[in-house]
Amino acid sequence: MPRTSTKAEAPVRRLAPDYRLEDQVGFLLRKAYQRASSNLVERIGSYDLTAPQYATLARLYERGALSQNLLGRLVAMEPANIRDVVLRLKKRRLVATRRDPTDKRLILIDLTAAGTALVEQLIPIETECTATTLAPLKADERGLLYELLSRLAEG
Amino acid sequence: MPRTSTKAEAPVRRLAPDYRLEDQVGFLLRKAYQRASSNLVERIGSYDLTAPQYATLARLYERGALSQNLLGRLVAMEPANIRDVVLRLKKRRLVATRRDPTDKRLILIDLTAAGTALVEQLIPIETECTATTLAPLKADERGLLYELLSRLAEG
DNA sequence: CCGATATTGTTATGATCATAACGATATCGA
DNA sequence: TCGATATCGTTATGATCATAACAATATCGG
Repeated sequence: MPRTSTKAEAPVRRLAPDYRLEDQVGFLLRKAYQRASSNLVERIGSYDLTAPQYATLARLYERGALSQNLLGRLVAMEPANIRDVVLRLKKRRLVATRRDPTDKRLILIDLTAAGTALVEQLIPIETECTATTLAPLKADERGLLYELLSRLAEG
Repeated sequence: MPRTSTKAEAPVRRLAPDYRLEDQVGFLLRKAYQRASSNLVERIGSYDLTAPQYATLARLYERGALSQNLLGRLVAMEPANIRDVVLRLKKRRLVATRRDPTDKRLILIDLTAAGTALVEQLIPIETECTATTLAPLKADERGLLYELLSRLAEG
């Protein structure tokens, strides 16, 4: 008997023959996010903004000045990551930073006039982009998706 | 009239006063994926595997040897990205590569015996992890979420 | 046959992402 | 008051991610 198969490999006995990657929510969520992010970049990419950068600007627009740390939590970014994003936005003069006078640990971030104007220009585009992403869903399904995703995100 | 406000800032007139970041699917999807990914790393992180790395191994387990490019498409990764993942897995001897004899452009990737054994060890853990991620949802809501996410991902 | 076209893998660049370790500052409780 | 504890921002490391440009190989049409 030859040590290596000649014509056909011996059939491999698999312990999990019916496992499917598609059954894992994480994989589906990753693909869906890729699609949403891609849709956004297609439309606002010409402004040289990424999805996380837009989220950061939008959050500042909603809430006004925030400490860097709180801002990070409100856009779901770790301290190390929000720092880099803020640095890039600051370099482009879309946000400005100042020290909190009462708590010397904090750095307060706020939109500049240019940043505010840009957000107001982008909001309708982003809303349109969300509609594009949701296009495969019927109206009643969209609200349901929000409900389900919100609960998943909270945990 | 002073050029700078003294006591209170003049109320800023916002063009989109009721805009909410939470209404954008992309943002919700990103947060939900963060949660799912975090759940996975909590459980398989001790194996020094990330979610994309696990997905790559799992896909190879499902389909057998694949070209690097096709493998990338099947796990939703760009050619440049799947390359790096394969390199890391190869360095750990979880996958092996060989050239396709008929098409000299292709690199065929396959699980090693160690890689196969690892996947079979991880599959039940991953399945359990998916259950954890889906815990906030009732049974009938889970199937619905899959349906909606699949349609979103396809576009 | 053979040149235009397409596909595969690589390289480079820049932007997330998560984690751990660290100094500086605040806060809380004994 | 003062020391333990917590929070904030920084630094470093390593792993995704997307995009563009490129060489090598296949494929297709005339």
